[in-house]
Amino acid sequence: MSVRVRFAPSPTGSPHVGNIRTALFNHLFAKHHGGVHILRIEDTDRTRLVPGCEEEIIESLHYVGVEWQEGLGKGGPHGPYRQSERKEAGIYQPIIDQLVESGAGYYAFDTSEELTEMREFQRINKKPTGYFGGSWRDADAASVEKARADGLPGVLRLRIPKNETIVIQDGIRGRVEIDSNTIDDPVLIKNDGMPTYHFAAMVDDHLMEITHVFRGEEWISSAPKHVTLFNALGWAAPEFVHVPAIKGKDGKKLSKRHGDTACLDFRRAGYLQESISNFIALIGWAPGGDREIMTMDEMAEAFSMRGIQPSAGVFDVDKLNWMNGSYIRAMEPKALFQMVRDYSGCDENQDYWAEKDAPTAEAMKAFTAAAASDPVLAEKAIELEQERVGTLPEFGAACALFFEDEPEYDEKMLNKWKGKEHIPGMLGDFIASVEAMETVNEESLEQMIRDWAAANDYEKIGPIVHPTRLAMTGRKVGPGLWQLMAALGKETIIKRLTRGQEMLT
RNA sequence: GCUCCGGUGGAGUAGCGGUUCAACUCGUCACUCUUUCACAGUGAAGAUCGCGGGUUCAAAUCCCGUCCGGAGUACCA
Repeated sequence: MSVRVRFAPSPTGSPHVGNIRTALFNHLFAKHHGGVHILRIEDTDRTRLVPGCEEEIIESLHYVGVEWQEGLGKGGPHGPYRQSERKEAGIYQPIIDQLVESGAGYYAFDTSEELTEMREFQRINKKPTGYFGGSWRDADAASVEKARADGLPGVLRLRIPKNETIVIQDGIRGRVEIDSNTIDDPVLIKNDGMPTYHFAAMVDDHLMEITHVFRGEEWISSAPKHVTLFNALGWAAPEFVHVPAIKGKDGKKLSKRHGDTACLDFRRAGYLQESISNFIALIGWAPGGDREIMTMDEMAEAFSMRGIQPSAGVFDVDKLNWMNGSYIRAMEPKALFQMVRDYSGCDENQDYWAEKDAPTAEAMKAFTAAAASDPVLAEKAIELEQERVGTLPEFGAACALFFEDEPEYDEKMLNKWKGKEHIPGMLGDFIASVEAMETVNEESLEQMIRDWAAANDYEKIGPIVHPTRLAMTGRKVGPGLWQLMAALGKETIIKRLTRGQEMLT
């Protein structure tokens, strides 16, 4: 049988990395087996619905490179793919009838007050909380009829068998056994007629012929309910694959407190698609072997359930930064330039940084302007900074030295070199040499500086290079001096060196 | 409280009865390269595999207990 998997988010907010990682696993698994990946929307809870959320889901999926062949936006033979629409289409009704008829499901008419009271009682008596029968599981037909006739708002519950061992087959953990007496009777259909997850997700998985269900570890506790449902309906259950949670560095479940968690925030923060998907896939999954930097195709090739770790993984931003940097370094300078330009010029990204770190936002704007007025220099700047940058927004500040009219001098460096005797003359000599040069390039510049060093008996080149860099950029670190000067060009060299003479005297 | 799932150097993972089983990546530190930072390269420190019992000729690997962590315990998903 060919593999069919699904990603089925609820439109209750922008998807976070945990959701997206599940989507990624689905995609990788489907691709590995040449199967089909379906996108379905589980919007049965109308009270929690967030408008515009579906777009964010799709955008997030695109960002990390997850593809699907059937479902939302694609159509397919098992539509509609929104559960609210499926309910409207009457898809669930025959199954509800079947459940009631067979006695596998039963109606319960407890009020919410009665239910909280029941739980309160259970709690006080140190009993497991839940609906283990209540007053309706074994109610006689007459009273159920009466309640229905009276128009009482009732729910449909699933009858979990007593004194049985429920076995669930988990793709990662293997066989898990649960005493059925510890499982309460879940609500299948709410009193507003909408199905719950327990009902709709299982029914849809069956109808859509899903073979493997990748879902968060938090579902493992309710898996027995799900296999009971499948059994009651006489259906074969798909294989459940409960993927481990993602924790923050403090070991707590990843949440807003840990910084960015929404998938799209990482795009705004300047992480490349390749590194985000590579990194996220590696939380809780190991491809085997020593490889870590992998393309989507390579990951799909290597993907298997066996490589998924049963324990929760930690989202380590340091490692993400490293990985992102290594993807940046692997890029063609031209493509990188285009990417940085698009990134820096995007309002959404600028707004993101304006709120988080204003100087970064400013630097992005400055770079955008500079790239527009002098794209050749800007591209050169990107190329020279490529080696030392971890994320896209960092290019703004890193490249600023190429465009500033009068760079601000690093105070420490200024104190260190200001007043040193050789500097004004040296800078003067450089100015004269550059003015006399026909072609100003890396070689001629390096030659000039080395010649000067030799002529003035300097063995080490540091006392020459450092103050010159300071004059050229105002900074103590940066790209190689001659590459830098060559990129800046004759006119700027002379201007900055002249200013350097004043500043350093 | 009850149920379930986990626990390998600071972080992510490999190994899942015995042949480097204690390895790989990030991080840290040192050195090399070099005009600086970074990159790259080399090397170092760091885990007796949560703890205690068993099973076995042999356990990180199997079993039991215990501790710690996480998840669930909704007419939310």
